[in-house]
Amino acid sequence: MSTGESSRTVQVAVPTPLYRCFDYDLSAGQSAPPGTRVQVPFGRRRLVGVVTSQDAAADQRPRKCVEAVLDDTPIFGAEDRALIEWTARYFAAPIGEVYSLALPVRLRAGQSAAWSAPQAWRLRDDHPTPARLGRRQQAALDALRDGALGEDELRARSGLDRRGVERLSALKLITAAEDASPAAAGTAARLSDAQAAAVASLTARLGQFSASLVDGVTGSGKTEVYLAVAAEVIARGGQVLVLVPEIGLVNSMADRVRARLGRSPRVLHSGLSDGERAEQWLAARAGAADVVIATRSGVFVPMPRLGLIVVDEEHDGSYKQEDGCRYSARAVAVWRARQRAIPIVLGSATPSLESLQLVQAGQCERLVLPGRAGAAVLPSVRLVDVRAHQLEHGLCHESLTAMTEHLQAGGQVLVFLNRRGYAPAVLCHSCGWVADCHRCDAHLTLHRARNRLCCHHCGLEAAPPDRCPDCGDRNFVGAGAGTERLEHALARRFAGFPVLRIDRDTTRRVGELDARLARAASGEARILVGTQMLAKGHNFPNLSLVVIVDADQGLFSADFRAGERMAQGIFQVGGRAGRAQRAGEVLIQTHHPDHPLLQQLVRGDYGGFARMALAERHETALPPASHLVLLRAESTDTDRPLEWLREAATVGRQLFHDSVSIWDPTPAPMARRAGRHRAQLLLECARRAPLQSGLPAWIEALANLRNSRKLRWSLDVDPQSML
DNA sequence: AGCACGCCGACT
DNA sequence: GTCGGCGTGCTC
Ligand SMILES: [Zn+2]
Ligand SMILES: [Zn+2]
Repeated sequence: MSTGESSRTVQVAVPTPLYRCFDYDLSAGQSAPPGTRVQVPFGRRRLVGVVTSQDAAADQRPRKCVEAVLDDTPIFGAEDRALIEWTARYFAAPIGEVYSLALPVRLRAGQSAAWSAPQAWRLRDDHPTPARLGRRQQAALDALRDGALGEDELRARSGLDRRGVERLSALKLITAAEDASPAAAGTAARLSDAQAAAVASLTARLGQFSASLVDGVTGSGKTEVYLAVAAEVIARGGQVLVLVPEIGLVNSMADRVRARLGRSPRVLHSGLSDGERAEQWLAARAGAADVVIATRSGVFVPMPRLGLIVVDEEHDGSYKQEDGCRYSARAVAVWRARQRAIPIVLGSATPSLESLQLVQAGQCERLVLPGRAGAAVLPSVRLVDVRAHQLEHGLCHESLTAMTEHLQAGGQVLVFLNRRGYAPAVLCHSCGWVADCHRCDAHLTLHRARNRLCCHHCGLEAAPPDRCPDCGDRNFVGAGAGTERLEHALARRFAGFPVLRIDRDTTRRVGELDARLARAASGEARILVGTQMLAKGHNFPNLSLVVIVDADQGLFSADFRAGERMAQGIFQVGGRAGRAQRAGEVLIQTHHPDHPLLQQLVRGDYGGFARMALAERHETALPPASHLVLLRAESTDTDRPLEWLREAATVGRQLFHDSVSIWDPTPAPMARRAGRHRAQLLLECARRAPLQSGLPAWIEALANLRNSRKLRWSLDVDPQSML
């Protein structure tokens, strides 16, 4: 420990939920420029932190010393640090936690960042005729037929792991090579006029900041546009970062990149092992990857030659992290592009209202790709009024009739319902008792195949009761329908037409989602039943009818974005109907056929819906016409969250500028969840600056409020879900 | 968040 | 007597 002024003092961001950095002294011989990982004593612990700056300490207080410098050269460059620090400020997150977020687990723990280019392998000239090879081993040998490949490329193409490659070497089938052969030439698809125009427009703007919205349905060729521009960026020596909203889309995007550019991209997602993730991250940072495909947290990966960012399915809510550090990878990506002065391409068939607002304001260029069926235009849409109609396991007669027609004509039918399980409630037919979760304000969902009652909000599972706890009868009925029930009912009703269910329950096992999607895409399955999952980025060429089982969920939600999300879901899933020879049809079952949102959907173009929704947001002063910050609080104590939020509101009214309106605290739409009572407080302002500038002081005041340690609280800047 | 310290009730 | 409940304070 030392005291006094020193030019050898560094400021370190440590992985704790604290908003400031801490000063440490460097010992003689130590060098730790900003961006370097250091091991430091912190209280009674020792932590790995990142040096953020090197100013001489202003105060005289005693300081501890850096115990070890973990990097020879800073692991984060100046641009990376600026991005991380902007994220911490914008989303009001503790600086050390954002640094942690930006690092793969292994490197967070202090593992060496040394990285060397992967070993290259080639076929042995004298390789023996192999006795028996596995499918992957054979794929590896085939991949090497055209020349030497780096181990990363070999593994990506064959599916072998490190030990698999070693075995091929031990079998004397392959041997180390000096260098990988140059990338094979990729195959460029012939571009439509609209695609070529989009590519030309984007290519013309390389090397400076611009935001573009590529607007086109699945199958309209958005990906070819991204990849054509990416090829140009790479040809000029740049790197490309492609963000996708979920793991399930990484592989198909990687396949497209390989086919188009002749080289496998690096990938970053939570499905990788810790070691693999660090390897991919370090390769990207070394500039060894031309293309990186990543999910959310990949937006922070250092890329020294970054020349283009693509955010695919930019409207997708998965880009917002909903726990811990609540940041939006889409927002971070836009800022990163601006900072680096490179183009960012946002792709979607159903753009977020935020993006459309940017287009209207002239800050984002819109490039429309008309698909074969027109850009984001639904085929014939019909509202099915289910009021006063008998529902057969959730489907009414009109829908079933339409299904029969399409199936008999050889079409494929998709039945969309955003509700897993057999029945969303189980009740006693004798006395009306309902099986509720004792930890949440929610009914338990019946999962019939497993014979369990499950709470979808807290994970509670229970065996169905033998007798009604109130009246003792054994007269239970499942109320309402989930995907499991639809699957059963449809398999019965349409015997001879294979039914395939795709939801989280049927795709738990690894590879099961891909296997089911393949059966769906091939047309082998004639009736598809599924949730959200089915709506994300997959193409089903034989689809001719889409049935939306329950459109009412999105109409009267406490979340003002529910309607937007529902419309996006319907356009995403409905837009897939009828791309084949057959004319497509979309049926929407509802109790509210006169609702303006549904009336707008019937007209069949997303643009019309979006204009209406945007106008509504302006009238109600909600995003993107205004900016929000949501303060949530939860506690096992019933009243504490609301009481605490009232104090928070009082403090806020003193702290924030008058233009910030601070609403009254309210219980969350689901007031109790996992045994905790939840409440929230909303701040709204037409301009972002007054909101943003008051946050640091407010956070400090909140932490010092009495009772702050007796409940959990968190701040959500630009909340995506209000529930 | 961790991880201490400190002060009170209830156990071998 | 001390074991442990959690309220409070601090981390360079
Ligand atoms: Zn529950
Ligand atoms: Zn009963």
